[in-house]
Amino acid sequence: MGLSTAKLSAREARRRVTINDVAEALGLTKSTVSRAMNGYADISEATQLRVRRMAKTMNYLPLSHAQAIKTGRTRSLGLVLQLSDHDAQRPFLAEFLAGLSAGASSESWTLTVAASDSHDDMIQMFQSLLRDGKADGFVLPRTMNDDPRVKLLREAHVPFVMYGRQDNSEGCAWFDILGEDAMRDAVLHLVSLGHKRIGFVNGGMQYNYAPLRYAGFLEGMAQAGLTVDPDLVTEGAVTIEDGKRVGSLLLDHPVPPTAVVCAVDFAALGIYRAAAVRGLSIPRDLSVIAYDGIPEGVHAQPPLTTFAVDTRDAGMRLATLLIRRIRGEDPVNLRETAKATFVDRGSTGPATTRP
Amino acid sequence: MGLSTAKLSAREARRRVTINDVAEALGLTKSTVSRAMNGYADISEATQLRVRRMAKTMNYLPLSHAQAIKTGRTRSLGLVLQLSDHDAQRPFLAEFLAGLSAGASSESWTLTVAASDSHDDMIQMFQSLLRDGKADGFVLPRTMNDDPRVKLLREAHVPFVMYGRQDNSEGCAWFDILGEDAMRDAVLHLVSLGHKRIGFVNGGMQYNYAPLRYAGFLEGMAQAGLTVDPDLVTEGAVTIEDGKRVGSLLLDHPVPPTAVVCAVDFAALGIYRAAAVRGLSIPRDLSVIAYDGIPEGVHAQPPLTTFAVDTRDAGMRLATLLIRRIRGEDPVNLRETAKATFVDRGSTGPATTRP
DNA sequence: TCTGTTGCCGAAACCGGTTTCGGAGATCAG
DNA sequence: CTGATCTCCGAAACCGGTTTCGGCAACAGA
Repeated sequence: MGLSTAKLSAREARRRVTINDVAEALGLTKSTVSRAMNGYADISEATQLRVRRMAKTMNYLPLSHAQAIKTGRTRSLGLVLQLSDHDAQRPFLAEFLAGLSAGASSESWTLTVAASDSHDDMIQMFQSLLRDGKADGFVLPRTMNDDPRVKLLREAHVPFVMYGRQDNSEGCAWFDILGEDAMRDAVLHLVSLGHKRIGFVNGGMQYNYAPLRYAGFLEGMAQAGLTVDPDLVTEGAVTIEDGKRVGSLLLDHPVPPTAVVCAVDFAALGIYRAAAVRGLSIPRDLSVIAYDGIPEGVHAQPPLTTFAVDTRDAGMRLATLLIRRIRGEDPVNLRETAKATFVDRGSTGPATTRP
Repeated sequence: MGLSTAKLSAREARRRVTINDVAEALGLTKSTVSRAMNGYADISEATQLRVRRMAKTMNYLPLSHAQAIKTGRTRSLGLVLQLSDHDAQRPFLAEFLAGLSAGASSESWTLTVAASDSHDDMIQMFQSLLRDGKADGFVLPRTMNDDPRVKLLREAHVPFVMYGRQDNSEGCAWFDILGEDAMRDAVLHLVSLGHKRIGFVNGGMQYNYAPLRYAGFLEGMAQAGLTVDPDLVTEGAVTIEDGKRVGSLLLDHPVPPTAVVCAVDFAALGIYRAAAVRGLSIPRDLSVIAYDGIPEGVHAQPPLTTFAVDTRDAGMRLATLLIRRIRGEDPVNLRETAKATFVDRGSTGPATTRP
């Protein structure tokens, strides 16, 4: 008996502290402790403080899945990756996850990740995560116009936050980088170097960012008093191959551009190849400026001048916004933006005319 | 009252089906249903079948966090990323997550991801995930000799599975790629092209894979009857910069190698640079063969010959192994390996002697 | 002093499962 | 036919929280 008691107390010792332990230590009931922890108005300020302090000293943290059984929420953020999506997000994935994780864990939340390789699969993932209560809301990376995820979550009244913006903003919280400002500044930077004939290589028009970046390009051209040659505006380039293809089109134009603005770094690296094939040297014969800040840009020859995005910060802020959204805040108040950082690495130079 | 009833039934309709619903539909108690679902021996075969069929037709799935309150397990796998780790894993992160997610969801499990940027932070992450019951076990990518994660989880008796192998295998389940076979085959491939003077560029020796790959290199050399020149064996190269540095050492050797085997693709890309600086053409003046199968290898000039790892499959198998481990299987039976796939892209060629 | 609020907390039900315990009925040996 | 054993299931406690409801005490107003 002495043995079994010892064994029991040993187990007791390693047992995690529950709400009952806190209640007992304070001489209160667990219902009072619960309401105090959750800030109910019918618990006096003094008691709330006492409870919170005791909880802290006893190192008590309510078990999320024990709360979930009643509240339905497990303090976890959901992220569904889409593998069919182009590679552009992959270099940032680790940073993005780090940001999300940091933002979540700073509030004692966690991150549930799933991956899907088809559209139907994605819908399934959202639904099963919701069904099992594995996610209280979702982060939607790289949103699109008429995004099916937005449609789904809206109709199901599930909280979400977009990495992107759109006009149809009902119920939408978001964080986004002002890509339009970056594109405008890119143009102005080139103009300051004397360029007048500037091409634009956009990404996939189905994404929310593409029209915005195009608008920014147009704004820059307008501010500089330059006319936009439709021949020099292309779209749908998100990979190196894409970039090489559209780069060829631009460079083979009868009157080729002296500079190119790319909405996506990978496309710019494709432009590099198209230029190399034609014996054009960057930045001597062609200036290239892009957007994203992928690590490969550092290693390119010449290193790519670009507008870098702080993906980790984006993740952190998205996590914070989503938590607030889940807690019931109005999405209208949950919309933030930030600017990309200009990183001048040397792929732009003074305008010259080709022989 | 009619209204409230209607409202109620509307809510009832959208309410998720619980164990009570199943019990009621069968005229059993929920305890019987629970034990039937969990395969208890004191429930007759006939009843077990009846219950399982009814559960399936009613689309009933027990709420993981409701079970967790009693069992302590939430059917979720944990993954703690280490950002301080070198970049080599990043190109594969999406694939890896996809595999883990696929393996987990095929058994109705989920994946909880956290990120840490320091060692202490990592320990914290493990402990808070465990404390909150957000993970029943962990996948440990890129394990090291005397890995602090292994030590921690072993002592805490928490299930884990390693992506890697080690001698001190007590309590260790793992999946790993036979990097030693790849390195051996790499040597033999070069030998078949006439190479005799072959260098080796290893990764960080703190990782479990490094000694193994070195052993494979030695085995290949031995099989070919070649002697290993210690001058041509280097280590600690996991990035492009590392590769360039050690590549310089090798290529500046009085009697430089005609071929180099790299344990890591990134290092090989660094070798490319060191060779380019010296005006050496690959594969004419130098053959390079590596390991990993990173996407950048495809785009390199020339495309990199390598042993590609199916990272997605690795993730899937690790998830499956971990689930079995958590369910109580003996880790000794949970050790699998697979082979890397030789991808001949053209960075190796016949041996020539430099002028 | 009596009544009506108000502030504050305890008691108990509840959430959706799991697990222990005990007992009814069938089977079997004597 | 009786008693013991075995099968199989129901009843109820339990897990760690949340939430509803009611009541006691203090306080206000008269």
